This record gives sequence, C-alpha cells and structure tokens, in this order.
Amino acid sequence: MIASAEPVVPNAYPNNVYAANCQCREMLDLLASKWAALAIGALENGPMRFGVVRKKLEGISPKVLSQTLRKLEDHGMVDRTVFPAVPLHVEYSLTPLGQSANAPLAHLRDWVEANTGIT
Amino acid sequence: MIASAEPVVPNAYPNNVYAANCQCREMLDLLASKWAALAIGALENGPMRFGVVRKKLEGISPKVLSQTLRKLEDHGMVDRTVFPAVPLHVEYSLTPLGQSANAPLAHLRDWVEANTGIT
DNA sequence: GGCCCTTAGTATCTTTTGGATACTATAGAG
DNA sequence: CTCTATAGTATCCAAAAGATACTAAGGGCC
Repeated sequence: MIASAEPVVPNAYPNNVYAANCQCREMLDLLASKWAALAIGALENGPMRFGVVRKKLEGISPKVLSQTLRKLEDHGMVDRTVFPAVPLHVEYSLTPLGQSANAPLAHLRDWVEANTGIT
Repeated sequence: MIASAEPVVPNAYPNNVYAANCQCREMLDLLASKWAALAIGALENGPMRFGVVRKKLEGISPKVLSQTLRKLEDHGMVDRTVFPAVPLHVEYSLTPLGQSANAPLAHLRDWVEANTGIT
C-alpha cells in the first residue's frame, strides 16, 4: 500500500459560500434575489417573451426586468433569442444550467407559498 | 350525489409568489437574499453568538448583519436570547420555522457550491 | 481612581441598487 | 401621416448595502 502525497479526489466542491473571496458568492448573489428567483421560475415551462415575463412577474419595472434577464444571461442561466420581425420579437429561455438552478429555486418558491400566512 | 357549491378543500395554498399583492412576496424577498440565506445556514447547527456569525459570514458589516438578523427575527425565523453578562452575550438560533426554511436554502447553497466554476 | 479589555451592536457617510415613469426605434395597417 | 405593438432605454428619486468609526457596560490591572 502506497500512500499518495495528494488525495486522489482532492475536494469534490472547493467552493464555500461563506468565504468572502469565493467565486460562488457572486452566483449566490445572482440567484438569491427575489426577481431572479421569479424570472427563472417564469421560464421553467419553456421560452417566453419579454412582455409575457413582465406580466407574469407582477409589479416589476421594465428596467429591472431587463437588468435581471441580462445578468442571468451573462451568467449562462438564460438564452436570449431575437426574431427580427416588426414589432420586435424576443424570446428568453432557460439554459441547461438555468434549468438546473431552477430546482432549488422551485423548492424555495414552493416553501414560501406553503408557509406564508399559516399563523 | 350532491354537488357542493364550494369545494371541500378550497385551495391548499392560496399564495402565489408571482402575484404583486400576495403576502408571500415579502417572505420571498426576505429569504431570497444573499445574507439571509447565509445567516440561516450559519445557525443550522445550533445557536451562535453575534460575533461568531459575523466571522462565519465573511465580509458582512456589523450594520448589515444586525439588520439581517432583526428582519429574520421579526418574521419568526430566528430567536434572539440575551445573557446579561459582561461583556454582553447574545445568542441567535433558528425557530422551527427557520429550520424549515433552511431546507430549501440549503439546497440553494449546495447548488451554488456545486455549480460555480465547473466550466 | 484612571485605563484597557471584550461583546454587541449603533451612527454616519458614501456607493450601489431598486423602482416609477417617460420616452425611443421600427415598420406595417388604416 | 398617424396609430399600433414590442422591447427595451433614459431619467430621476428612494431605498438598501457597504465601509468605518464610535458607544455602553462592567470587570481586571496598576
């Protein structure tokens, strides 16, 4: 039996959300936000146009929705597809990563719906 | 067979996170935030003092931690216990509701750690 | 007595984000 | 030439986050 200096499987997840300088803090900040959690949920059943997302996420302003979707796109959660027609047609959809992220977010949304106002 | 005018089980969860005027929006806003998700996670293994939580949540300022814990307390997620000693000793712990909320938040924290920087 | 130590915050100021609302580009229909 | 629709942007104000300094309370030390 030979002992290796380095572990064979060094560390499954080197990321630690509690560490200040961890890259994953940015990811947590992205997903742990009201509008991101709702926007990803809105797209869970397929592509949706900007205006339809806006109506589903009652109360969101166009500026904030635009910023939210762009940040999600920048982090690879959402795809943006432009159909050059008039009036302009733009569809947003979840990437595989976004669909994966939707799982824990769906749990959170469900928990909130199930546990609000049950005094 | 008699048809009832009202359904026997009207609606398991009348809450809808997408609705602007739903009470649960406030709950979502509370939990879907970086510091709340981390603060609840910090307490998942038992009571912890202010200073210890502050060290665990690397980079949080005392003002923001204080605000975060107070909001969680106001919403019944966290209990605050003062031990009148010198120097002052204050312990924070999860309520049963807070422990319940920790489940979906733990999924989210785990997802973030597992899916950041895996390119 | 005067000074330092610790804990758990608060006070203050600056920067960033969120939110409300008005406005723009595009082109086809009437 | 105006009206409509879509997908945003521009602008301005309010709210929240963040950095840092400061405070209260009492016991130990010299």
